[in-house]
Amino acid sequence: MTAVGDEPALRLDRSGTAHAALVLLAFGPATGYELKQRAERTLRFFFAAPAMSQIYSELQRLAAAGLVERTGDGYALAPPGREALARWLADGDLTPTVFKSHLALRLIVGHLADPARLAADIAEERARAAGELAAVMAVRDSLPADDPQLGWAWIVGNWGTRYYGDMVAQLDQLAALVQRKAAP
Amino acid sequence: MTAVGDEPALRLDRSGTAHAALVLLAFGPATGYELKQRAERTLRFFFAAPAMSQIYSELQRLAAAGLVERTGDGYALAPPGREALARWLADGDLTPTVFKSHLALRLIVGHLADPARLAADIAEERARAAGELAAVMAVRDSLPADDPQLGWAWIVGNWGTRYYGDMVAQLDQLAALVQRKAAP
DNA sequence: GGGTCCTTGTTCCTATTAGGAATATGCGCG
DNA sequence: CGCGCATATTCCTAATAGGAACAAGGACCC
Repeated sequence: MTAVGDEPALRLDRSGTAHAALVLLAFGPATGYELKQRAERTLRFFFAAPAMSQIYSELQRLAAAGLVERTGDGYALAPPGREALARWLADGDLTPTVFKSHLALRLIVGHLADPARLAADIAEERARAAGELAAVMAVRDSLPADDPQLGWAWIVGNWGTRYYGDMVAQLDQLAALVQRKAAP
Repeated sequence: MTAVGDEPALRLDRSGTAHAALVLLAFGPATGYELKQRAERTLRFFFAAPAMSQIYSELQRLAAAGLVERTGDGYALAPPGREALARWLADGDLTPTVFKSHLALRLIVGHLADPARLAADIAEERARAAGELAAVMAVRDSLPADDPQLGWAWIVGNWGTRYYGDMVAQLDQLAALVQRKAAP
């Protein structure tokens, strides 16, 4: 990438993808592809899945920085990576949550839109949320709640179950309000 | 930007910032700065505010494409922009919502973290959510619920109030579970 | 026994986005 | 006058999204 000695310090601190990769590798070594699958199954509910391609370049960056190491066919967390992860957990700023709803963007200018179309948009979003709810619930229920390690994943899955459940309820309420507004 | 005749077709379809700018301009002309303020006051709850600088370059791109026009000191939606907005509302795909929680990322590897620090992270997130709740509720309550135009903004504000309210409740539940896990 | 499709696995490219530093300008206030 | 603050904009760099392209190997179907 760059010559040894002038790497740009690897701004690990502000790279969501780097943290996501380290977290995923904390569950064991994997190839880039497997990592992507892992993210797709679990992380995507809480942390918009990094683009497939990004994983690979991120792994290379992390490998160049010595945080991960190649193991035969894949990558594994190296001791400095484990430390970096621990440091991030202990000292790192908590980056604010990002929520970005294109549905909300549309609703704000609802007066410019066809009410039926808005209803369909809400229905689409509700279907998506319901799908995520089912998926995250299945993940949670496949996890051992009392396991010292995976128990944490269970807790997150439980949060996700509630988050997407609440989201479905919110969208139902939204649909009702919009219907009332559109056809009084 | 590029010579007339070979602009890259302005991928309006997949630029969140462009849509956000058009939506904000739908409420009246503004300078880039005012637009940023507008976003900061209202849009940021549902649509992670585009970086300040982006607004300006986005406005220039939109102006180059003829969707907005300069008016004295600021910008206003031009007729083609109004049409583009209407087309987006009528035909555009609904881009999926993105939710990205660094807190969840940390919790997943909770076994590597200090329980007290995790509790503090949850508290920080709760405080943020509570702040957003108060802010979005204030915005909602400042809006006329029955206005044909601003009523839509009220609906979105109402959704936001419920969303952040639910989020606070979720984080409280999360805190309880984490406490139970950390100190059984 | 070859053809085609699916999965695994990776690389590469471009446009978009985040985030902040730097640069002005005008206005109030002690 | 000089200091700080809000307004207003530009510019730069790194990070991210999102695919297209490439390639190897196995499954299945005729």
